[in-house]
Amino acid sequence: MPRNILVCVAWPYVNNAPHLGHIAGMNMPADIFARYHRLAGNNVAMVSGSDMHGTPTALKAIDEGVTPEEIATRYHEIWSRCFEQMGFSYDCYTHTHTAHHQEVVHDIWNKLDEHGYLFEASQSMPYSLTENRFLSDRFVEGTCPNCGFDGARGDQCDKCGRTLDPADLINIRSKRDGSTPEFRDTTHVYLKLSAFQEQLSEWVATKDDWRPNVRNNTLNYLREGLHDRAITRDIEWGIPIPRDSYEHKRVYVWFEAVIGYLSATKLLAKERGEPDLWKSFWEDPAAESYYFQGKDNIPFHTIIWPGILMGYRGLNLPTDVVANEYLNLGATGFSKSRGNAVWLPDYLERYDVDPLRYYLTSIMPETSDSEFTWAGYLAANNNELVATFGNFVHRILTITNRNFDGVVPEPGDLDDADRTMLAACDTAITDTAAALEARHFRDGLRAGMSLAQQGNRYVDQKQPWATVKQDKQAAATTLWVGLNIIATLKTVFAPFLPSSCEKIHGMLGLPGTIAEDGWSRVEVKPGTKLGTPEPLFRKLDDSIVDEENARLVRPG
RNA sequence: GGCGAUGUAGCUCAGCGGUUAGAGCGAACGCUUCAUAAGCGUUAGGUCACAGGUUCAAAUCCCGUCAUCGCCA
Repeated sequence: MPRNILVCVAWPYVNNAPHLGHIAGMNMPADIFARYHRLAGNNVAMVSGSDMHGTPTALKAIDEGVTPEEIATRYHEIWSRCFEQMGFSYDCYTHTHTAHHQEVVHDIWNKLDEHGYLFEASQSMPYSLTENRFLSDRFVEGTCPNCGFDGARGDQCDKCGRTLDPADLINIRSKRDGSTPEFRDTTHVYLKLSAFQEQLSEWVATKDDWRPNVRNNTLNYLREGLHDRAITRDIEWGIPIPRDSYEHKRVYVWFEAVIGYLSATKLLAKERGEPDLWKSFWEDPAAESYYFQGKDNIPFHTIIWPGILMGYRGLNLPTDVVANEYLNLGATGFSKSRGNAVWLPDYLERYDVDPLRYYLTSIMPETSDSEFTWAGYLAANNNELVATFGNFVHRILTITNRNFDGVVPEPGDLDDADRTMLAACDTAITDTAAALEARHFRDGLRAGMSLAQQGNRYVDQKQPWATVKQDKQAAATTLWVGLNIIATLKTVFAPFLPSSCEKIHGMLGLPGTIAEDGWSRVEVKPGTKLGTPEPLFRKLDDSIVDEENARLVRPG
């Protein structure tokens, strides 16, 4: 019985280009997970989109003299293109500045209102007289009343760590232009998050398979008691509010961005011409949903979004919130303040996709922050992908091609070594599946590489290149087993290295597509004509490490 | 300031109460030559962040300290 698996990927905030840190922790694991489940025969909807709204984009637009929509659209297109090139298999990748999304947000808003979870309250906020806008905490600074530091922000002083309110600042001024704001009252709509305290606590208590940081962070929030949160902002860029006298305010980005998971699923249903499709992911109690994102937005997915869903009623809560730590840019010359990073569009211009997918997965920050280094990338490509995996495939195919006219040979009787090897193939299929089901992506990848190593050992021991001269049948058996190892590798690596595995599929002369084979060990049939063997991965020169590091040191 | 996660071989990590602490990569040495000078084997390398404690027994549990990252205030 196929399962319904909703794969939700955090919505990137599009006011800059994507870099490797963005995709390592969420897009990669989500895509591997989605691809695995599709192969396993489950119904998958992998959804996300660009988060278009919010203050940073609005301000950047003012500074560049264009509309916020232009900025957001420009970056949305860049992100979309990169995701496509990376092979991220979204069923729907949309953005938040659409009539459809707005409709879904308003539906949620109205239901929450009906159910009594919204209320109004007013607060006093700094208002810029030069820009005619309210300034959020982060956009005012002044002298800290506690330590006298002059660069204290509206929410806290970086010098002494004291928490502040904008009203506490001495000589408060706009961070934008230095002008002095005045305090004005402003009314906002709040979400009564505190109402869900008990319900959320009970729900989280059942989630004993969540990663420790996700679970503990969430429990900590609940222990401290939930606060009601303002879900509107004084800003013109965003989703309009379905309420009178809120013409100059918009829905708070975080409130509406998480709703994107639902609106994107509904959009997918619409696009596929199956209007009720979304229900099988959101209303079927047996459906599962997995949310992939970085550690910084755990509470939005374990508290706020579930709270919204509880208030709306009738929609599934997250099965798991898979939060990864951060991927940092390693040692050589990295300077965060100068904005140096490995930008995805740059990478894609110069190198292949699968080696990056491989390396990022192998260092995925599952339990702690990890570091991307070009030396590590080079080593992973040359020593693991090329030498162990790619070369195994190539050597078997080449020997077969040369001695058996590129046709899968007929095996003779299998001996213990042959049977052990085939059993190892079955184990690799189940091990990888178990790792991915448990959302242990590095483990899953290792299971695949371990099979390639076993294959190399097996072939070394059997020496088909020698036996073919005296005992052609023995060589035939070995190569048949070898080709079956390749067929298995093609499956277990498919979620990680989709385009390489598609190539292998062709080189093995297998019918149909990888998708049709599913998550099972496909046996190669004697007599099948093989495709032309070609190297799967290209070896990179050591010099790229210095070249790339030099790029990082250069500012901008 | 509070909370959480992380700290184990040169690197990336596994182990999370019980024999001499493991894997992959890297290194050294040897074997091999079908293959993208690829493969295989052997060896070296660790006071398990630091300091206490509980236990017959701790990398593993408890307490404290330090470091890194994140969140909250």
